[in-house]
Amino acid sequence: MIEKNVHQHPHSCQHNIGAHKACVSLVPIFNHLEEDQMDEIMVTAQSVSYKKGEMIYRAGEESDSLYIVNNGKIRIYRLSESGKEQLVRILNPGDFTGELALFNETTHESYAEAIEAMVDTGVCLIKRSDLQAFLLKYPSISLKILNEFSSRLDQSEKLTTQFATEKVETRIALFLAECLEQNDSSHTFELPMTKKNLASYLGTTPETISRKIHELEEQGYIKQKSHKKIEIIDLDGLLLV
Amino acid sequence: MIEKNVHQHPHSCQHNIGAHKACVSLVPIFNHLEEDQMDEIMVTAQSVSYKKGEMIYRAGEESDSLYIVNNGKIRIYRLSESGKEQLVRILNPGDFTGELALFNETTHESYAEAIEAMVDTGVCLIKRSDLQAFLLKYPSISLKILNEFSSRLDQSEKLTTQFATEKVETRIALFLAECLEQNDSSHTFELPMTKKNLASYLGTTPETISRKIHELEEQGYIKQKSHKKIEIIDLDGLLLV
DNA sequence: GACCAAACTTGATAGTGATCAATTTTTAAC
DNA sequence: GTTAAAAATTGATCACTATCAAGTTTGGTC
Repeated sequence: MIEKNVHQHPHSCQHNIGAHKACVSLVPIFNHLEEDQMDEIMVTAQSVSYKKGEMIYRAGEESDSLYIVNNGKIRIYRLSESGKEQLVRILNPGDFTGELALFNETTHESYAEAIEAMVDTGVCLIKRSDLQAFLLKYPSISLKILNEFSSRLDQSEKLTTQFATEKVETRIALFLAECLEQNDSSHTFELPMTKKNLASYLGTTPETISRKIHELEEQGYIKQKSHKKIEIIDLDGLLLV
Repeated sequence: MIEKNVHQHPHSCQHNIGAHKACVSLVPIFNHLEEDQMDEIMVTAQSVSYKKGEMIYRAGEESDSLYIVNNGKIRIYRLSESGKEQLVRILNPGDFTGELALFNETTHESYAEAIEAMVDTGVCLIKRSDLQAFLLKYPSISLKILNEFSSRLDQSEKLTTQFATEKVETRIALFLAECLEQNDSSHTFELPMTKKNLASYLGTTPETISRKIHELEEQGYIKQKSHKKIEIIDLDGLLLV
C-alpha cells in the first residue's frame, strides 16, 4: 500500500535527497548520529506526500514502516468501540509515528490523516527491517526512542489521569496553561488546533469548549484576542479552576 | 533512599541469590538472554521487600533504578493537579516499573505502593547505570523494552480514548469483557482489584460501580457469583451497552 | 471465633455537560 | 470579492453520574 501511495501522488519525491536528509536530521532520534551514519539511514528512506484529507494509514492495516513528518500536519486519532473518534495528537515536522505497530502488533491501532490545506504533507518512510537493523547496529538510537516513548507514555498517562479526575472546565484550563508554557515569553498564544479538534482531544464537545472558554473570559482569567488567539490574564487563577 | 529501605525493612534479602535469579528470569525483557548473560545482570541486582502500605517510591522523588516485582502486588497511581488520585495499573510478579523516570525525567511522576496484606512485596532493583550499560551491550534488551513500552502506550491511549468517548457504563462493560479475555476458557472470572480501586482506574466512584454492575446484572448480561467473582452471561450484549 | 476497619451497597438529590436546534462567523476555493 | 462549506456560538432541555448519607458485608487481626 506504500507503493500505491508513491505512484498515486504526483508529489512523491523518492529521488529528492534533500527531503530525506531533512527527515533524518530533523528527528531527535537520529540527529545525534554522525554524518555518515545519518547518510546510511537516509538512503534507505522513501518520501511520499499527501494532500489534505488523505490517509497515511488506518487502524487495522498492516504496518511496516516508521513515518517521519517533513512538511505539513498529520492528525492521529482513534475510534472507540462505539465508533466515536478521539484526537490523539497532531504531528508537525520532525515528529514521527507508526512506532506502535513497529514494535508491537503488526497492525495500526489509530488513523493518520494529512490535514494541512495549503501545503502538501511530506513524509519519509523507514522500513521496519531497515530500522531494526539500525537499532541493533547503533544501540544509541534505541535509547533515544526509549526516551521518546517514555515521555509519550508519561503524557498519555497524565492525560488519562486528567480525564479520570478533572471535570471538563479544569481540563480546558490546564490545556490553555500548557499552551502558554510552550509559547512562553508572551502571555498570548495561538490555539494549536481548531476548537472542534480540541473538543475531540479533551473528550468533550465544541459547544462546551465555546461555553467554558467564554466563562473563563467572564471570570477574568483569559481574553480571546481573536478566534484562535488567547491571552492569559490570570494564570494562577486559571490553574485553580 | 534505597539504602534506607534496605536497612529499614527486616525482609530485605540482598544476599538471596534465588530471589535475584527469579527476578531476572521472570521478566520478559531479560528472559530471552543466555544463562550467563542473565547471571551477569543478576549480580548487579539488589532485593528489597515492603509490607502492605509501604511506598516503593513517590512522585517527585529522584529515580535511579528499575524495579522488578518478585512477589506480592504494587499499586501504581497518579495524583492530578487537584489532588485526586487515579490508579494507573497494578503490578504482579514479573512486572516492572520505574522506567519512565529512567529514560526521561529523573523524578517519578507516579506513586508505587505495596498492597498485598498476607505476603510481603519483594522487589529487585537494577541501577540506572547498570541498566544503561546492559542496553548498549545487549541491544536486544532495548527491543524488548520498546516492545513493552509500545504496548503500554497503546493501552494507555486506548484507555484515554475510552474516557474521551464512552460513558461510565460502557467503560465498565468493556473492562469486564477484557477480564474475561484474559481468564479465557471459563465464563467466570475474579475481579483483579477491589471495586474501590476499579472505580479509581475507570475514573468513577465506588457507588457508580456498584450501581452499574447491578444494572448489568438486572439486564441479564452478567451475574455476580460473589463479591469478586463475575460470570459473563451475554458477552455480545455486554459489548453493545 | 469475635471484632474492627475497610469495602461495598442503596437511596435521594444536585451539578455538569451532552444533545438538539438555530444562527453567526470564519475559511478556503473559484 | 463572492460564495459555499466548515467551524464556532448561543439557547433550551435532558441524561448521566457525582455527592452525601446511612446501613450492610467482608476480610484480616487478635
